[in-house]
Amino acid sequence: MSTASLVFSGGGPVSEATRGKVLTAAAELDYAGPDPRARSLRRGRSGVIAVVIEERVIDAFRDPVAIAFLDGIGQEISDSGAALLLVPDAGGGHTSLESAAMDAVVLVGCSPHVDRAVQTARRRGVPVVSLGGTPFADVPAVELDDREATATLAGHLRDLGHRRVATVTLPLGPERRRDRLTAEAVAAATVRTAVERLAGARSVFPDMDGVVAASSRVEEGRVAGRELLAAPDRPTAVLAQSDLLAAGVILAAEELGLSVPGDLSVVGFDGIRIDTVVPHDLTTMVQPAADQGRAAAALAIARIDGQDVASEHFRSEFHRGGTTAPPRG
Amino acid sequence: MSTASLVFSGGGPVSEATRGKVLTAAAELDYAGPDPRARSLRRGRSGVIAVVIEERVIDAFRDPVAIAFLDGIGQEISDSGAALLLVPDAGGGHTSLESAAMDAVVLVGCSPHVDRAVQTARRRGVPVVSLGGTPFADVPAVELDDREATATLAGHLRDLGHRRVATVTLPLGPERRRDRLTAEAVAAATVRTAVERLAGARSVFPDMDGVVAASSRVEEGRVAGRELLAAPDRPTAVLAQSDLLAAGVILAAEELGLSVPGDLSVVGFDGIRIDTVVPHDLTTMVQPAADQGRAAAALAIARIDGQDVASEHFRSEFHRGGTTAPPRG
DNA sequence: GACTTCGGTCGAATCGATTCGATCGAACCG
DNA sequence: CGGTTCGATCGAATCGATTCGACCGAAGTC
Repeated sequence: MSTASLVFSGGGPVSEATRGKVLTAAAELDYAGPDPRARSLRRGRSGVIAVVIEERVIDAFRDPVAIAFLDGIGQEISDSGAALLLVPDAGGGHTSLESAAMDAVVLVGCSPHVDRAVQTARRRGVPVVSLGGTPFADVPAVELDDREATATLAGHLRDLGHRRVATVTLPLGPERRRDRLTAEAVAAATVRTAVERLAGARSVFPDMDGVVAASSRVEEGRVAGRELLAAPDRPTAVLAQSDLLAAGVILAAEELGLSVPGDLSVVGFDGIRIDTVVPHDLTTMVQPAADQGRAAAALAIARIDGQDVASEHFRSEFHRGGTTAPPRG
Repeated sequence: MSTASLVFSGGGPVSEATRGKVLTAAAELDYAGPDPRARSLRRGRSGVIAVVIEERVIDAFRDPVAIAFLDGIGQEISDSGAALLLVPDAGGGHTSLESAAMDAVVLVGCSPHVDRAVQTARRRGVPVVSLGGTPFADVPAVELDDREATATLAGHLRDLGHRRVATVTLPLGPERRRDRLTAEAVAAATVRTAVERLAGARSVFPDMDGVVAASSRVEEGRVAGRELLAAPDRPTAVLAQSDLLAAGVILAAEELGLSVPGDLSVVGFDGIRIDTVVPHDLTTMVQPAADQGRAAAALAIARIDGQDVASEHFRSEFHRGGTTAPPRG
């Protein structure tokens, strides 16, 4: 038995002859190699890395950034020979987070119940890494320069001459309700990404007003856009916190007979490059989503190996598209 | 130990007092419940269902239908308390298919290497179910009425008066190369979906010509569209085998100054309803993708329980959108 | 020729939970 | 009050592989 184990695990020294005998014997008994369950028990490792996403797959992957994150994670995980467990973050208990074998957890984005996921993983002694989400103590994170990047976009609008600029933010907390961007809403905000991007924008336009979207979707952006553009002194530019929201704002503008960028400048955030999306070439900050995914998975793997790792920071890059221009008049 | 096991698994009869003692003891030792690895070894079940997708996540999820499939699978799996292992189908060995614990496999769509995946699973004695892909012996499948559905679309075009109709098909085999729709290509075809849809179309327009796309993407459809519309006697209608391809064809038409549906009618297939996609309301067949996903997962679960299951068939529904009209003149 | 050394093979403990059968105690019946 | 029954608890075997140390034989050394 021990020799067979060596043959299959490729570890120790086995003579070619014995190796052959083991393999033919295995073939006769049609033994398909070691049972992963037993192996993982003995080794104390399952070779599985869990990725926690939104509650429903279809919501999670409506956002191309999330797909790109997962793509990066998937690549890094495959390269390391591990497997990827997709865990939709059901609020109530009974997640597969509690019952499935896993060596590490990567939190993607920020579903309403992430904190519970972190607790669960902690109790089970599974290392956690976060990607593009809310920070937790002792959870190394892959983070973006959201604040500076948004300041760059705002600066771009200011330099073009815009003064009346409104924003459409990502959800600020777990509740996911559309709302005006009130001081209270901002005070209660918990989602890092949204808060940082807002701070960056307000570093340039301190009293910038706007709308809080219920999700990062085109339809959401469209509704928000309608609301902003119906205002009496409508803005000459809108800073949306995601490309999908920006696409929605542009649709809303077109519906109202406003031309972009003639009557309205629009900037987004993310730099998604998916051919199904956005007819326009958006002015935006491009974030290296797949790289961030890889980095997050690499952090997770390092933590499995017992290494102490620090958070990693990525920078996004300004892309001047065709949706911004000086204000009219 | 045995009593503790009963407490955590909720199985046998345990008095409230003992139960309490066990739980407080667990809390003191901060024991977080049974180790999934050991549990799965003993029970012979890991509670994990693998889903095999395209080689790269980003390719797999470029297609909204694949996301909807996965969404349905994810729902059914969560409901049953299982977990979802996402396995990108790397061609070479060393997939996590071989090394990770799983109780069943769902094949989604048809990556170039599915057959190897089937073999691997077979050798390991893991039941396999297929969804929207190529059929295999002893693999129960969730299938669509591709042929009749496409015949419906073709019939619609014929009834409108179209006679010169071209098609853009999905890839016909594992090689994924753009190509003219030659007799040889059709003879060598292995992908059920593409073949059936083509057969349905040709049941109405027997000598229908066209292009084989390299993937189901808007950009692909656009290139194919350009090619078809540049022909000397250009078609008055194009039947694309997916909505994404149809969207691309429409873009190509617009580039050439053709109006849809005035100068060109376009039909798609799938009925994807994602707000980022396709500016037009497409004439298409709507397939119940999420339901199919659920059904596939349910089949997998039934097979885990040792039941003998049969393939399931779903029907798609005709949706008359704004992209078809009688031919001009 | 005896001793060391080293590559290769084998025994046996171990990972942590589940589960069947055995045991034990209390309540109930006649 | 003895016997039976039932519910709760406990012992011990088991799932299948890994791995450390023991062992064995052959080659090399003095």
